[in-house]
Amino acid sequence: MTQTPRPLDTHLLAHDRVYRHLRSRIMYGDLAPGQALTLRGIGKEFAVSMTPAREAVRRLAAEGALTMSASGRVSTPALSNERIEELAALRALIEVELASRAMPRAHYALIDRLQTINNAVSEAVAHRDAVSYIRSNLEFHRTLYLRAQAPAMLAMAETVWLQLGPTMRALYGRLRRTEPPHFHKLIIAALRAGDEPGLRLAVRTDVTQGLRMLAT
Amino acid sequence: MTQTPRPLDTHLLAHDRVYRHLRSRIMYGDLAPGQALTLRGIGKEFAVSMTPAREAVRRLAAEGALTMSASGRVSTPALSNERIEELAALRALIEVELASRAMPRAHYALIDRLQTINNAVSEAVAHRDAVSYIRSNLEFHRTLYLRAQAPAMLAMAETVWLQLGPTMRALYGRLRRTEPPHFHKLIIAALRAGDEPGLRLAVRTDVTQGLRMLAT
DNA sequence: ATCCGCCCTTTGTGATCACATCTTGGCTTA
DNA sequence: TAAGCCAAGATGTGATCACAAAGGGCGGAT
Repeated sequence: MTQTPRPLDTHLLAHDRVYRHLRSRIMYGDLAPGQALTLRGIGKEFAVSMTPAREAVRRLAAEGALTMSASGRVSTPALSNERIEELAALRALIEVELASRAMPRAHYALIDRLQTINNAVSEAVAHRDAVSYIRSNLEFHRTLYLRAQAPAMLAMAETVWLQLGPTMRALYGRLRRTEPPHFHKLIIAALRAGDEPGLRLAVRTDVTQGLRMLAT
Repeated sequence: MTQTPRPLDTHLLAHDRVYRHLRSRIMYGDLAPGQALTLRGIGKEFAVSMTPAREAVRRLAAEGALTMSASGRVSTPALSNERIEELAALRALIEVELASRAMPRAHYALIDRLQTINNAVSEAVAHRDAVSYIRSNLEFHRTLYLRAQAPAMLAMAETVWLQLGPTMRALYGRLRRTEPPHFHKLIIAALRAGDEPGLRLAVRTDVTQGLRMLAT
C-alpha cells in the first residue's frame, strides 16, 4: 500500500481539502495569534502525508494567513499595531469600493438577506460567541460585495480578512459589548435609501471602528 | 547520492529560488498570456526535483500569477477585459493611497531618484523594449511607494502587478508609442509642489490609462 | 541557585517513486 | 476524406525516505 485509498469524505484533492479547512479556521478565528503548527501534525490530523500539508501551508503563507520563520516554522501571525491599522485601511479602501459597486444592483431580496444575516450577527453578539460573530459578520459583508461582480476585488478583501482572522478572534474574544451592530443597520439603511455617500461612510466606519479599539 | 549538494549559486532554499525567478519573469512580462508550464520542465530548468517546483508554482498560483486548470495544468493567465479593468481599478485604489501616504516623506533625494528611474523608462520606450519598460516603470512606482511605510499595501499592489504581468507584455509589445511617459512627469511635479490632489489624480491616470487602451 | 553547553528529539526540505489521469498522435473505419 | 478510437507518452499527485538543522531539556560547572 503505497497510496492511500482516498478518505471518501470529499471528492477534493488532499491539499485542497487541507487548505480549505485551515483557511476557514484561520479566517473565522479558531486559531489564536502566534499559534504554532507543524506539518506532521497537520498531516496526521487530516490523514495525509507531509506533502499536501506543506502545499496547503505554503499557500496560506503566500496569502499572509500564516507566517513562516527563517527555519520554516509555521505559525499564525501575531500582527503589530501598525500592521493592523494598515490592514484596516486596506479593508476600508477596498470594501467601500465594493459596496459602492454593489449598490446599483442591490434589490430588495438582497437587502432582505442582509437583514437576516444581521440578525445572526446580533445573536452571536448577545451570546458573546466570537467565532459565530466573526463568521456571520463576514458573511454579511461578503453577501453585499458579491453583488459588485468584482471577483478580483472580493478576493483581495478576503485575503485581508484572512490576515486579520486570528487578531479578530483575540480582539472580539475580550469584547464585552452586547449591543447589536449599529453600523450594519446604517449600511442597510443607506442601501434602502440609495444614499451612496452614506453607504461609503457607513462601510468605512463599520470596517474601521472594530479594529481601532485595540490600538493600545 | 540522494541529496543534491546545493547549486552554490545562492544560499536560498530551492523552492524560494525557483519562486523568485518565475515571479520576476511573470511580473516583468517575459511570459506571454496563456503560456503553459510543466513541473518537470521547471524542475529541469532550475536543476531541482518536482517538489520545490510544485511549491513555487502553487505559491504563484495563490497570488494569481499563474492559473491551474482542473487537471492541474499550469499556465500564465489570459485575462478577460473585465478582469483587466478590475485590476486596473484596484491599482488605482491602492496606489493612489500609497502615493498619498508617501508624499509627506518624499524629500529631494527621493524625487531625484524618481527622475533618474524615469529616464530609464524613457529610454526603454525609445528602444521599444517592452520588458525594460515594464521593469523600470514598476521600479518607478515601487520606489515612490516604499516611502509610504505601508508594507501590506505595497504587497497588495505588487500582487496586482504580478497578475497583470503577462498582459502588460502583450499590451506594450504592440505599443508603437515613442513619447516618454507624460504622467510620470506629472507625478514628479505634484510631489515637488506638495500638491496632494494633483498627485492622486496623476497616479490614478498613469495607472489607468495604459490598461484602458486595450479594451477592444 | 543560575547559566552554559551538549545530546536527543522534533521539524522542515527536497529527491524519488508508484499511480491515475489527461493529452496527443496515428490508425482504422465508415 | 473525416470522424472516432486506442495506445503510448506526458503530467500532476501524494507517500515515503534520508538528511540537516533547529529546539528543548537535562546535567554540570561556577
